[in-house]
Amino acid sequence: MFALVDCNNFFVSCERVFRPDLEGKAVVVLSNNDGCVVSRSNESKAMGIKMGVPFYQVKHFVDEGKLHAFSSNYALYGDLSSRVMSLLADAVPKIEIYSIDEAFLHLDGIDPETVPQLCADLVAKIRKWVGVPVSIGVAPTKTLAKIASHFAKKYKGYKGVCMMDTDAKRLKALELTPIDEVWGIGRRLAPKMLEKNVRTALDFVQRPCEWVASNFNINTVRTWEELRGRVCHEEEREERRKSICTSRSFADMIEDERELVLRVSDFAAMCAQKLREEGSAAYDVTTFMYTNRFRDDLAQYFPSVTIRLDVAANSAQEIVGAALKAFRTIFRQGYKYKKAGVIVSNIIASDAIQASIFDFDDELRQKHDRLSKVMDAVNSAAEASGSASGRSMLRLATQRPGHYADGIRSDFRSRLYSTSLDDIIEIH
DNA sequence: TCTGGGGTCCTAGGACCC
DNA sequence: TCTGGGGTCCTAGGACCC
Repeated sequence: MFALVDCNNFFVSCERVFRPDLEGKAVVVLSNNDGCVVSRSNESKAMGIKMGVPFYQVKHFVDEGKLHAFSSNYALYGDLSSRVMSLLADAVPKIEIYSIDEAFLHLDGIDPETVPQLCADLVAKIRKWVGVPVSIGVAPTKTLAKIASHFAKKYKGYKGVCMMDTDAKRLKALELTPIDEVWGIGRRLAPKMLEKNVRTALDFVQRPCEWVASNFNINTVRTWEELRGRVCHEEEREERRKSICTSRSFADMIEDERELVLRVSDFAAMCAQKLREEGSAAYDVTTFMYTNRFRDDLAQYFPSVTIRLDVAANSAQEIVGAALKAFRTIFRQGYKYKKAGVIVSNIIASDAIQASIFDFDDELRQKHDRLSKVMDAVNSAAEASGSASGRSMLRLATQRPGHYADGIRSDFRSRLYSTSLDDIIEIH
């Protein structure tokens, strides 16, 4: 059996931990630049506010005092997430962290009789110790556990825990689950299903396997198997990410080449830092830029180019150098850029870096590595001391002065309640 | 006026090889 | 005029997830 633990309305719930006065009120959390709604309390869902709507379309609710909006505060959410995950990890032999607000628990080796109490205890403990409400679904496969967790969240009677431990319960749940709510059936496949008269998960599992295979692909067949109780999604994902992307939309459009160089340098340096944090190095560095796709009246340009390094790298100097080299080949004057980013891919473990026989700069690379270690040590000490600019206190001269978040709109940002010493002291 | 950011996997088709 | 068969690897695009 698997359990899926899902934090309810996670970002909103994190904000409410420090603003208990907002319990029971309509609250939303916004994406970067205060662009879109990305988390909603039950009350704001009930008002008809949809996931992903542009904030300006619902801002009038805020002005009318009917809605409370927060800019996103990822330092806060990341910190509370790791607290939730550590409580889960203490409770069972094996967990798989699936996203910032979800984890699968492997329940093999745990007496099935004790599982309902174990889950109920976890719900209570996480609520009491971290302050966040969670729902838990238990079922024979991960796809079914997802469905069970929806029930746990939707119906108060479950008190946060839904056990799908008999075939009768499984079939009942499938009958009540619209096909578009199934994990693995997305916005493209759902209309295709409806076209073929498949409205619920039960309709779907009643079709023959051959029908699924000939109309859809292997992933959809796996979903079908999982809904019937056969495990297809068992193994954990690999530890090492296969690509790392750092990108941002700008509060205003940028035309100036020098200004874009500073942004791209920042993004590349952040990618390099993330690589070093997980002991990785990358061969490929991609730089991309977007003009504003919502502005039909402006010329559009979405270039992207990838540079392959001879030797996999993770130092800021090398990643930034490659990103800027890529940038120079695609930058064109005369466009108004709204977004840019850097992707590093073709990733290996940094202790497995192979020297190239054409590499005449080995000594230079070793210097870069030593300098990176010093920069990381200084920056992490600065961050630990609670400095807001800690992570970027030491940086390359091509990067922007100031804070990483400068130039990103966040008018409704909460405090760094749990991670910044300055904020903690001030709040107290 | 204002519209996010970060990932994974599969597949079809082309390049290339024998 | 005639023009095989089979394999691998890579990439871009499309689907999915949070």
